[in-house]
Amino acid sequence: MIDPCVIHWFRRDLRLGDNTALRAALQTTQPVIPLFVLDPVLLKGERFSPSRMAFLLQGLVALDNGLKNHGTRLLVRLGKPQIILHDMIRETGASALYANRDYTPYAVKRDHEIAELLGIPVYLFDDLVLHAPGQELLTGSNKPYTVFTPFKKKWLDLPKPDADGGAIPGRQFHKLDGVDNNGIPSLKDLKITDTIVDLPPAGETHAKARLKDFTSSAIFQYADGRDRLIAHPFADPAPRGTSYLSPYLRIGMLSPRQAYAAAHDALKNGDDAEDRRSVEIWISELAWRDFYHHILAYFPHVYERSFQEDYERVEYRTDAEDLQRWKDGQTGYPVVDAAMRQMNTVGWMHNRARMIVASFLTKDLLIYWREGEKYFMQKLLDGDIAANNGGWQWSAGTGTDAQPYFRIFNPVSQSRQYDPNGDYIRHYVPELRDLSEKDIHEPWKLTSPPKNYPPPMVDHGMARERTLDAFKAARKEKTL
DNA sequence: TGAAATGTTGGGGCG
DNA sequence: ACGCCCCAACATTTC
Repeated sequence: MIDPCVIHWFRRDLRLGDNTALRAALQTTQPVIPLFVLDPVLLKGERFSPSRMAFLLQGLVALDNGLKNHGTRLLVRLGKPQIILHDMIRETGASALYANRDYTPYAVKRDHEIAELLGIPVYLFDDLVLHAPGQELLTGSNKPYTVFTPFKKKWLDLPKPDADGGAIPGRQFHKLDGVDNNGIPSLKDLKITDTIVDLPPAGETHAKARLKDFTSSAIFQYADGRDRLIAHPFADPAPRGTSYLSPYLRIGMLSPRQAYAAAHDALKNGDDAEDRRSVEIWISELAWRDFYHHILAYFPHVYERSFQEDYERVEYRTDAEDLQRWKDGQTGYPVVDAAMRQMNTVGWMHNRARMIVASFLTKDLLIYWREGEKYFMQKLLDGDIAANNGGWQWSAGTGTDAQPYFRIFNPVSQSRQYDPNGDYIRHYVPELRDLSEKDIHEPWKLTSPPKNYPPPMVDHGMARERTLDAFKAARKEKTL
């Protein structure tokens, strides 16, 4: 028996609360089929991350549990979405498809094909960012912004969409009786190995708890806290520092509207101007997130090459061994190695550390930024094409708003500045655990350095000159 | 959301 | 007392 119904297709919006497309689907008052499609494309490729997939699967479990309270289950199917959706419509008689937009080139193309193919209305909603690419956020001359500061100014001026309270109307979900449900696969089912051991707790309940925790205290020290390298940002209770909300935002266990609303409330609760400044800085991180989604949407070439295409001429080095040492956290620069080992073991890296290791790969080793960009995607729970690409190109000096190419981080001064007592290093580089805060940032200067830790793989002074020369040469070539 | 090189200033040691 | 030098601290320029 086929009843009228609609489908909500979950993609990177794994939550029931404040979900724009889901809310619209429920408002039809027709039973809603909650669907997730595990596209084989998601399970391979050079940006595939076993750990991120593991986190996603746990997110599906959490979502499924949430749906049980509404008298249904999450419908999971494995296969190409075009085919799955086509079959679903035939099986269930669904009369419309609801989903939240994704702005990556792959997703836009896929969704366009699907809209052409299905023969039922496909309703797509802006949900992933606070202000979607489109009319409302363009420059005076109706062009996309390519510089963050004016983008942010405009972004702040626009009224922010509200988050709904998260209430789901009654039992309006489809019961799924007689509909085949593959259920949520295990990692073993998918033959996925090499995932990190300790994932953060998945699901919107945990995401909201962390948001509440962060925006009730640590957010007020964010101005300084965000730059202090901390080994355990995900401990419970959360130490001061970063919010560690990125994995939740990445897969939509939390919406940016929920994040913004909580920060906006915090703005009212701050004790003084300094508190409010911290909150504003955190809010601007949400603007960065939107900004890079816009950049990828408007300038899809950044996915393949430098935003500033002149820098494609730089003669980068291709040294597989050097690249591998960077990946493994064996560069001989303690803060770089600590950061890489943090990412390798917990699937997350402090943002300050991301800048340090990105500078090291692109400037000290002079390796093309895409190598680092790919590796981050393989390891990060929050790995997102748009934000990660933007961050890498910013560090490499090839992107929008980029720091000039000659801004080269000194790994030792960064280390002294942001890990002054060396605890971040000690936590992830146990070989150096016993060194003093004076020695730990450059152990090679000791008369007898630890034998189980490598000497620096490259001399920073030499590397700096080499990179300046390479970038200068690329610029010179342009003027000829 | 840089760091190094170079320039300037001013306090203090010293003949 | 004075000029000279050194050098730290800060500012500016350069990459």
